[in-house]
Amino acid sequence: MTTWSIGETAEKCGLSPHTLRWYERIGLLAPIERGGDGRRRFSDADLDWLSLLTKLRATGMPVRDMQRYAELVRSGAGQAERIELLKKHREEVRRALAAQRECLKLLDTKISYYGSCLTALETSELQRS
Amino acid sequence: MTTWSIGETAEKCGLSPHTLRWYERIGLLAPIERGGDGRRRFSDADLDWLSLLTKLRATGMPVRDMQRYAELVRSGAGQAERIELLKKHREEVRRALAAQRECLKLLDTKISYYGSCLTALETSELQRS
DNA sequence: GTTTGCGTTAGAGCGTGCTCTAACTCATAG
DNA sequence: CTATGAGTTAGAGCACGCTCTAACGCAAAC
Repeated sequence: MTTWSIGETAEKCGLSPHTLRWYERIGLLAPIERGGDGRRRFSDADLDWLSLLTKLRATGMPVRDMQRYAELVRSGAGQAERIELLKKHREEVRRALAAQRECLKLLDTKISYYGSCLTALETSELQRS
Repeated sequence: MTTWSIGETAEKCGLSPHTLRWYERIGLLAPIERGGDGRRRFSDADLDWLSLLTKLRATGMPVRDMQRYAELVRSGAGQAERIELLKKHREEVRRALAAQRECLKLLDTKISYYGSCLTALETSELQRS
């Protein structure tokens, strides 16, 4: 069973070593196994968990909620509350998704509008020269 | 031509009066017209601009970039840079959109998984009683 | 005529999520 | 054998985006 140093883990999951230690301190990660020298050795399971955490963070789940979720998962209980947290976040993500789509439409409109202006400008410059 | 007080404007655009004043101070809004009593009177054009600002903010455009964009629009120049800012933000939004979609898929999976566990649990409890 | 309510200002303060510091420990390379 | 590089800790510091404070102005309602 392979394990990874904090530096390697940081590379793999896109967080800094500082952030990984902080995640452990605040309970987003269960205490990570240590090698004989006291250094962290991250397991595949830790990486899987980190992959979930980074997805939740990237979509704006508050750290507090992730802490609560992590606590529930570690305790092995609170299925109902876990589901509640996930559903609440799913709603947030859906809301954000809708906002992004709307903004994207607007951006496309604006960009193509500016595009046509620039084209017109360039055309008139071409005609002048 | 109707205008609105800061309170009414705040309601309409979902920002607080505090935030609206701050937006003006930092140049996201051009200096807002004042009534005879020195109070702000927001116009339709201000509301339209605010609607753009809130969309950009809601999708995570940094305030710094919005300031720059506002500055360019007010000066009437810098079309190329404006387009650049909008395109840059569009890329960010697309990136975020993809992340949200991926997370949504994961959430759906997890929620239906928990769902089936709870169902099983409830079923076994029903059988027990 | 004073209370209520909405507004004004400049600037201080705050919540979030990291990010960095200082002082230290090891292990390996030159 | 000492220099380099990666790691350890607890806690301080920082960037961002608001959010609130304090002291004041004015106008309509009671």
